[in-house]
Amino acid sequence: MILYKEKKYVCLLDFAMEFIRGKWKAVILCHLYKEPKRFLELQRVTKGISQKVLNEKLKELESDEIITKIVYAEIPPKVEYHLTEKGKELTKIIKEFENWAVKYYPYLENDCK
Amino acid sequence: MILYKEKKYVCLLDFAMEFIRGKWKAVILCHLYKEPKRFLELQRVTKGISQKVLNEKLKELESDEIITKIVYAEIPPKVEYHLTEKGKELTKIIKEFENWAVKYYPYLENDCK
DNA sequence: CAGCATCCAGTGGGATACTG
DNA sequence: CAGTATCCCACTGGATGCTG
Repeated sequence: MILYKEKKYVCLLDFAMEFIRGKWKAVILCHLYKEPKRFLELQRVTKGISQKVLNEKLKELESDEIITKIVYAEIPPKVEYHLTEKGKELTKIIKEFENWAVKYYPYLENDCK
Repeated sequence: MILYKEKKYVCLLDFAMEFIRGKWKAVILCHLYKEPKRFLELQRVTKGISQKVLNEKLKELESDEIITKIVYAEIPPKVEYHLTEKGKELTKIIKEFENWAVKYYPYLENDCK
C-alpha cells in the first residue's frame, strides 16, 4: 500500500496510472508533445473539453510536475504550457497506446494529431 | 470523433485509453502477465478489489478480447483467465508506466508483483 | 469456487455565467 | 485571453448477501 498526498494506492502501478486518470489528461499531454501551447489553442484542439475541466487538469498536471506553465506579462494575457522532461517520457508511453490502437483497430481514423 | 459500441471518443487515443480506464484494469492485466490466474487467486493478489468489480472488469476485458476465459468442467468450478496476444502487447505498455514511476519515485516501494 | 443482485456514496466531468 | 464559480448528473466502485 502506498500513501501519497493523502491518497491511497494499492500498488505502484495504481499510483503511476493516477497521473493520467480520467478522460482528458492523456489527450492533453499528447497535444503538448510536439510544441507548447496556449490555453485557448489547447482547448480548441482538445475537442469537446470544457474550460473548467481543462483548467482543473492543467493544474493537476502542473502540481505533478508533468507540465510547466509560463506566464507572459502582457495584455491580453498570454500563457504557455510545456511538457517537462518527466512529462515527455510519460507522453512517449501514452503514444504507444495510440500505436497499439492503430494496430488493432486500423479502420478507426485518427484525427487526434 | 470515433463511434464504437454506442460510445463516443474524441480521438483515437481517447478510444485506446478506454481499454484500461478506471482504477483496476491495468492492475489486473499486470497480474495476468506472467501466468494465467484463477478468479480467487486474482482477487487475492489484487488487494482491495471487491468481487463485484473484479467480475465486471474481467467481463469487459474479455469482451474487448484483451483476455480469454477458460472454464474447466469440474466441481468445484475452476476458471482461468489468460492474456491474449493483443492483451500482452497492451500490458507491456502498461508496465512501462510502472518503470516510469520507479524512475521518478524511487522511494516508493513496489509490492505489486 | 465463481459470480450475480442490490443499494449507496464519492467524484469526474458537463453546462452556463461571470471577471481581471 | 485565461481563467473562476455554481449547479447538477452519470458513472465507477464499495459493502453486503445470495446461489449453482
